[in-house]
Amino acid sequence: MSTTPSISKRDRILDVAEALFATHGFDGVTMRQIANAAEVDVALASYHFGKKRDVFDAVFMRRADILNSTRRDVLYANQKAAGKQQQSLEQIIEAFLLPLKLAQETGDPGWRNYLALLAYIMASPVWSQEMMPKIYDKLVEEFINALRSTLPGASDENIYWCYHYLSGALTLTLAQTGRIDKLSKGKCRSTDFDAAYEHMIPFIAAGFRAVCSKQD
Amino acid sequence: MSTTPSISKRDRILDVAEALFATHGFDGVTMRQIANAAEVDVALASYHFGKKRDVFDAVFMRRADILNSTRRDVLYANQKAAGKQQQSLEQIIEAFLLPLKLAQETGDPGWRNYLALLAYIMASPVWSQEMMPKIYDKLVEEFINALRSTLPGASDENIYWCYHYLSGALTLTLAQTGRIDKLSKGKCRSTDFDAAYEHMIPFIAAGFRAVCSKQD
DNA sequence: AGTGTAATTCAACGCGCGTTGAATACGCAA
DNA sequence: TTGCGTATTCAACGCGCGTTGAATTACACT
Repeated sequence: MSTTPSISKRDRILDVAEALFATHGFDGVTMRQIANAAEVDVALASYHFGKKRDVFDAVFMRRADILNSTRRDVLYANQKAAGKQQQSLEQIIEAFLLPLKLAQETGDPGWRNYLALLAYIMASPVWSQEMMPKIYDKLVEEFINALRSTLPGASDENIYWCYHYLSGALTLTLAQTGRIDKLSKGKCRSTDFDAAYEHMIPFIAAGFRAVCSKQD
Repeated sequence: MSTTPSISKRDRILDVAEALFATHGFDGVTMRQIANAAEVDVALASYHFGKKRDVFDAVFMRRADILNSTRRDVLYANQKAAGKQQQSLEQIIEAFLLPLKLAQETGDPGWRNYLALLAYIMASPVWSQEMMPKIYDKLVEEFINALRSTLPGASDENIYWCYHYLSGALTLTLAQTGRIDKLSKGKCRSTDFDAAYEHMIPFIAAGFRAVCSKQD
């Protein structure tokens, strides 16, 4: 006997759509590809979700709340733990990088696919403007506020540019393009979120301090 | 009388394809959209370039050599100018960020589109692996070597991860998604490559130093 | 003016796309 | 067993896609 699938066809559609959209983008995937990969008739995805675009939205939304509220919980837990004194810059960055930990620890390949999809959305002008405000923008503002508190005197312009670089570094990491594997001849691996996390915290923290403590 | 276009239909196809591919990706653009935007019959793109994929490749290659050799020239000019002493970390990063300057100074909107296309390619697992090694990988290795020289004792693992964050920050900048505009309520603008360049150099340099001077 | 070549358009092909309405299988309560 | 609502498949539609070969135009050169 093999491992029971026990997962509904509906969920299988979401899973394979997640993986396919992450790799090939919205327009690079057809309903028939999704159906074939899920071993399901092509009409079933429409039955459950509606239009192709609705499948994409369903995939996007499925894990958005989990990721968001987990990030928020960690941010505020750190804030509370710090008490009267300021939360450290490193702690804020750690909370922001939490998706890396999340995907690593669950071991669920679905999370890796979802994060790659997020990277696809983040890097695209069209999708970024369309999807991110729905869910993720509010939390970003809370992160910015935390950064403002821990970097007193820093201008908003400096903080937002630094946040932008953080966001870019994270995005390329989530995309798992395999490029660093090839360039480094295997010394670093795109899928090694632990290493990405560990190196990223001191890198980004130092960048913030260098830019945000400048006087001019 | 208006400004003479003087630009061939062939070049107009490349220009609009550049803009469309950068915004919507390879699969998000049809030959007919390209033809319409270029005010040209749909068969003309095939006549000049062949398949749709060949149009994409032609767009990619058109500016690749210019960008690459300019970057290389600046890198080695700095190296020569430094003479016996090491080139500074900041100088190496400046050379790497040169596309930002290039696009800013020419004022040619084509360059901005090309860089956005590069961002699209960089962030996609499929396209990144397929296109980047053709042209850009060799120069990256030269940059890594320069970084090795200026960061003696740093492990390759640390250097490649730092390069990866640099690459990510640059990629998201080139993508010009407009997201930072909205988040910062207009205090920062995606299209302001000058500001992106100025903030990025100290940010990335500090990150490199923090990670690559660690002992462990 | 005439000719040859390159550039461009015209017309059409076959295919795969997203979507839909009707038909069928399934699970379960009565 | 029957009935019923949900899940799933079947069959098909019209459309837009990439591509192509033939027809037409533009143009350089004699």
